[in-house]
Amino acid sequence: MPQPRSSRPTQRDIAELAGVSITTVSHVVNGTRAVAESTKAAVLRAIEATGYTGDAIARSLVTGGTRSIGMAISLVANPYFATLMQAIEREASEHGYTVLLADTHDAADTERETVRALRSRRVDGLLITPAPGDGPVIGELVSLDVPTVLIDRLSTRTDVDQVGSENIQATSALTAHLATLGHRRIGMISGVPGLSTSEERVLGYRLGLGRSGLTWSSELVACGNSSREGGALALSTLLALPEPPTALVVGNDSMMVGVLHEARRRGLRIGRDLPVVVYDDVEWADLVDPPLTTMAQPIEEIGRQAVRLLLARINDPARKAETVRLPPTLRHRESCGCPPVHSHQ
Amino acid sequence: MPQPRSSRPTQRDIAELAGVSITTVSHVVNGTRAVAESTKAAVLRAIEATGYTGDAIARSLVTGGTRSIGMAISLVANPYFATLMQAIEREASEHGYTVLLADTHDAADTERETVRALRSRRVDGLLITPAPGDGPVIGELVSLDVPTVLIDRLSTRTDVDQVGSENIQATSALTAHLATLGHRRIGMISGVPGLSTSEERVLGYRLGLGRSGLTWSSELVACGNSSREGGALALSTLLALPEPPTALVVGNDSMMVGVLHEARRRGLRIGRDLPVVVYDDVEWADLVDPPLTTMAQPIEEIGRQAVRLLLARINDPARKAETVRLPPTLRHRESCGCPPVHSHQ
DNA sequence: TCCTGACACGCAAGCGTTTGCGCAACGCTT
DNA sequence: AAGCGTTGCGCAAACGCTTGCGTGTCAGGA
Repeated sequence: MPQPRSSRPTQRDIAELAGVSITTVSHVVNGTRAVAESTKAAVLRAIEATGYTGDAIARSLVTGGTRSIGMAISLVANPYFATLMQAIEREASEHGYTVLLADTHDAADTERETVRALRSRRVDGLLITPAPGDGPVIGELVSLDVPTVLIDRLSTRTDVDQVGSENIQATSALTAHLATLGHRRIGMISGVPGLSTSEERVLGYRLGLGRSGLTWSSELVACGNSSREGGALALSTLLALPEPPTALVVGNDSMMVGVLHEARRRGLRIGRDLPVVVYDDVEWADLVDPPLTTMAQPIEEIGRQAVRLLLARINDPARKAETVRLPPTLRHRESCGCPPVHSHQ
Repeated sequence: MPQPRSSRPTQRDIAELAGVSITTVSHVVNGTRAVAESTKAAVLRAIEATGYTGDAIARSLVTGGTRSIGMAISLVANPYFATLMQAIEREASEHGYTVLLADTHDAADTERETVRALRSRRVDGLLITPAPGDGPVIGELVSLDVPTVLIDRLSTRTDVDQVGSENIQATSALTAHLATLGHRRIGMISGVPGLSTSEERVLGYRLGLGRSGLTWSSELVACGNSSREGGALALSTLLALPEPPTALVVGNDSMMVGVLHEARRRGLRIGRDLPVVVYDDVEWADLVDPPLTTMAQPIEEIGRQAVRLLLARINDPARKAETVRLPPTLRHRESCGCPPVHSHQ
């Protein structure tokens, strides 16, 4: 007689079937105490027969933990999001954790809600890319002792774990590269204001200028708002200058797409007419003409480290906060104006 | 005196603070029955004061539902994954659902585990991109009455909800387009065998050939395994033919990347020397030279529909299964060998 | 004055687990 | 024959919530 399969088997069902108490069932499932071989076998048989899976919800209620982590991330804003996510999921699941996904839309109030929702689901910890001007939310998380790690957009506080890539030195290197090529007027297209990444990259740009003996001029940095459209607009702005830049540092890949479009529309040849380097590598960087010189973030590593940090904190809440800065790597191709290098494929 | 904030406030805390029973707290939180204005106000004040969020876990235990759906998806295999995911998350959260993410790695046994894990977390429903040769898993889900919708890779069964894009007619159109350009030997690079999408696209290719009065020849389709490397290899295979194809249909975007690389390596000019069309559009399709003629899947719409179907089934398990096929749209650019069209930007 | 309905609320029984105690049975040692 | 450490297991109390019943109060109709 087929069970009224409408509802899943519970420990009690297994217990009855195996002729033991639910206590015993629990213990064989979790291996929490010695159980006679014969009994264990009977229980396992019953489990097999019914397809019993256990109930994570009920277990969580009593243990307190959920073995799940929440990802409050800005899906829109993160171009390399898929890769990041994949790395995070992999690392988490390898440690037996499930990932709850929620989009912050990069807005402070959605972020609030999102975090609330995740917390009410009792996630053991939170991974989050702080929205611009978020401040209070992460402050609250910290003071509530919610295990949290910030990704990508790092904050200046030192009481929270965070991992992101190094922006200043990297952008400086990008800028300096253009300078060594002889450029004196190097422009920059910067990202959404208020984001630490945007600001650090501008800082890096200025640093690179300084190191190359060039002076900074505010008119040479145009904000592209981290978007395609913004990038295109910013390029126009820069080009409209009485004395336009002769080379460009672009703050992220989305803006680069805009730059590429706008350049084509104007018949401007990247690399020849206008050397460009960009922070962020993309899959197609070497497929366009000319191939793009980029700064590639170690995305996978960022994801992995974020999860590691989070799990470490979950297991030891007293642990002191850590900030991890991973260095991106320069992918030297041709959009900077350098001649083709030999591809090592 | 600060609470021992170690553990979150519960309904009981609120009840005490507001001087009511937990029953009342529950009812004001859920709006499940009339509560005097003054009482309600007191409760709300207490909630505000403590930062009470409710406990989804405990609630789930009693209600049975979790207001969450599981996404068992192949992160690696889905190139447009980020977009899909975003659409799904948005639609789900708009309906008050949270998304649990799990990677199937596109392997049948990981898929099994993944689904088990998700189910033990009591997700209300499952979104899944079936791994090649999965069969049994979705069979089990169906017979267990677990609300499920298949995405992208559709099965032939009619007792399960599914949504994906139309492959046959679309690929046929792509192929026919090359034929109208005068090509008689049109090759195809196909995806991982055993995937419905791969097979349908090959079918569409043959259909397009037939409709154009061309006959099919097995040597003209090379399997590129849906990967970059595979695509490059497949191109080599095809080119090594005694009588190589004069134009190419590529089965997905990853393989196209491989094709582009391999073509460049050989100094082959896509479009001029070898016209190519590809199923799947990519962000950079119009940034390469020549811009790619592609078939763009309505990814957002797929995600939305998938969630809608799933929620519909959750709310009415007796509902009869539905299969949704969304038509992709041709993005006619230049890699097919056609002259530049005027961009409408 | 008594009855009735509407309104406001509380009691307590679960939901499916985990886990601290406790008890029985068994073999050994003295 | 009594005492004792082991081994193997069950009882029952949580965990934080929802919800079917009840109970008490108060206003209005008879």
